[in-house]
Amino acid sequence: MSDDILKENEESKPSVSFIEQFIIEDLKAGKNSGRIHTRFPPEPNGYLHIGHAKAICLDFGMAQKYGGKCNLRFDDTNPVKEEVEYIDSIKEDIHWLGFDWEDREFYASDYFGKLFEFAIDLIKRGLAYVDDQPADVISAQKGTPTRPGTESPFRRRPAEESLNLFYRMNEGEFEEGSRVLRAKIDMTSPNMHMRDPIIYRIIKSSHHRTGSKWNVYPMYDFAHGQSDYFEGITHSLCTLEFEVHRPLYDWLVDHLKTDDYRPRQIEFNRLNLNYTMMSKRKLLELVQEGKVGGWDDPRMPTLCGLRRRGYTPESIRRFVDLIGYTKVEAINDVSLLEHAVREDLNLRAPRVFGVLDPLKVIITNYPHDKVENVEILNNPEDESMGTRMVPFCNEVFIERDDFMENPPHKFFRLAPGAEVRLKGAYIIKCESFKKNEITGIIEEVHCTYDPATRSGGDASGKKVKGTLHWVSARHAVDAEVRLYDRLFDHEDPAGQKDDDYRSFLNPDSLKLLKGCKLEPSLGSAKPLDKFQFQRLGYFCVDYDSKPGQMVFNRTVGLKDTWAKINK
RNA sequence: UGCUCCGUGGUGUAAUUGGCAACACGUCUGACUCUGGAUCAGAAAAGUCGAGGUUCGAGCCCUCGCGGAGCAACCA
Repeated sequence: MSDDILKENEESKPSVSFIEQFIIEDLKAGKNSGRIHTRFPPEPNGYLHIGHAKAICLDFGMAQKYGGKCNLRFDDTNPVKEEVEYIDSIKEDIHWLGFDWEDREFYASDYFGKLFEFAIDLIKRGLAYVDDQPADVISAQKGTPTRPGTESPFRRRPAEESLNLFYRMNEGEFEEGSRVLRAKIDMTSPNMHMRDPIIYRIIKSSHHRTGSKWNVYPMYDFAHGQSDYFEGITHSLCTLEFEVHRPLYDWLVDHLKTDDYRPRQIEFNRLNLNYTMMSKRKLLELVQEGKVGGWDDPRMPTLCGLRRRGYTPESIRRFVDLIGYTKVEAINDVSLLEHAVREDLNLRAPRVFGVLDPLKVIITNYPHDKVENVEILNNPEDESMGTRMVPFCNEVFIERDDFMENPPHKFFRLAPGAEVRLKGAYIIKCESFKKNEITGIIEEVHCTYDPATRSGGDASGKKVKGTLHWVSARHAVDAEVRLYDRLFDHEDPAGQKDDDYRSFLNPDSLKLLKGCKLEPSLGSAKPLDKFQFQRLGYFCVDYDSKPGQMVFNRTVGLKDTWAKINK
């Protein structure tokens, strides 16, 4: 750790999070030889969601910023809940977010041997004992947060006896639940976690990495701090709910360590988003019950879901950066997340024409057999993205709600007698329209165009208020478009009584649109390609898309002041 | 009636560690615009949960309240 990095970072940013301040202080004080080493420790029991992104950005981000390293460590101490399926997805999502653990992919299960030895050592030192009581008795003896616990009758069992039993537990001699290993700390501690916590339990299921080698498995508390210690972690960053575990973390590390080095646990606030549910268990239920299409359903807060929705890693990192790290239990506004994607995509997404709800416009004075290619800027924010040619002819589709038979005040779009510009082409005037007498649906709009108003060479001096996007009817590519809205219509779907989050599922969270008309250049777009459909929003190609059967997802709409005026 | 943590515009965060409460999102104006987008300019919005105390001076330190969260899994 060089002073340069410290100095440089101090000057570059006006304020840093309290965690970063701790890190800077530790580095300055030369703690742990002045190095920083973090870890990201997911349990492989589900897919990563945006809450994990917050942790990932901190763990990898701090290491990166201060010249340190960050390990990936799978916290796989409970074989009954964990599956290999999740490991690959977790790795993919971290890489996608833009971070890399290099060759430091570790597993808590790598340390089962060392952990077992440490447990034996504690037993020998009289700091751990085997308890033969069933779970409910142990639980009752723990007391409550307001009443101290009472000691187990097995607490004073000779170390030799505990040792013998612990070995036999691991050999598979005893049933699950019949015995546990407990640390001998303090049954009257005001901190429940210090009341002789269980550190090992018997589990006979096969483990995804160690198979049937072990019959006893360490609890989270008995694995985490020690794993940090084994890996040389200096800053062990985790969420607020582990705050009360810290004394136990420290107790275990203190009894394990043989030198000056020690990892430090620091807690920060978890990411909460309104209208969103972050619980892995409940997200799994949504998947299993078919309430969503899968873990990567574009309405899910999972990283794979957001990716499929069209979110960029940059936008997620930016969002995480905007919300910061504190100790306040904050509920963040989804609109900030949406702002972050818009901000990113605005600079990078090519503009294209797509008509979601087509209405045919016939330009009666335009030659029937003529086709012109008009040149259109791909991105006014970035001229280096160039231009493209878009075919124009006498029949085009416009958006159905861009025409009104009886327009209200301040409607700048097409209406009988009104003039608008077809972006990149000509100004047209609505002369008449065809309406189905029975259904009342407008079937066609008949317009005339003014040849003198061609974009780029308009010498007519005409000014119109409205500019519409359009697609040539003879060249359009057909597509399905999926419009997404928030999955829940309650601000805090998971925070209500019982598990009735299901009743807050938004029935309109997915709108399937078929027969949408897109400009021909979109026919060759690949999954995850991102575009701005001009005047509508940002869209990306879905995995379900095939040549000839394009499928697009709406990532997020554009800000729409007109919609707001009319709400 | 235990322990731990947290209370700053609607939301999320700042405040050079005791010195004029700032920024972003959102909201609302106006300008510009061949996207009712973007951009630009501006406005409204908290006097920092409350009451005391220390101090020339408190969002920051102290005391007592009030409110919220976490902790009683052989989960992580």
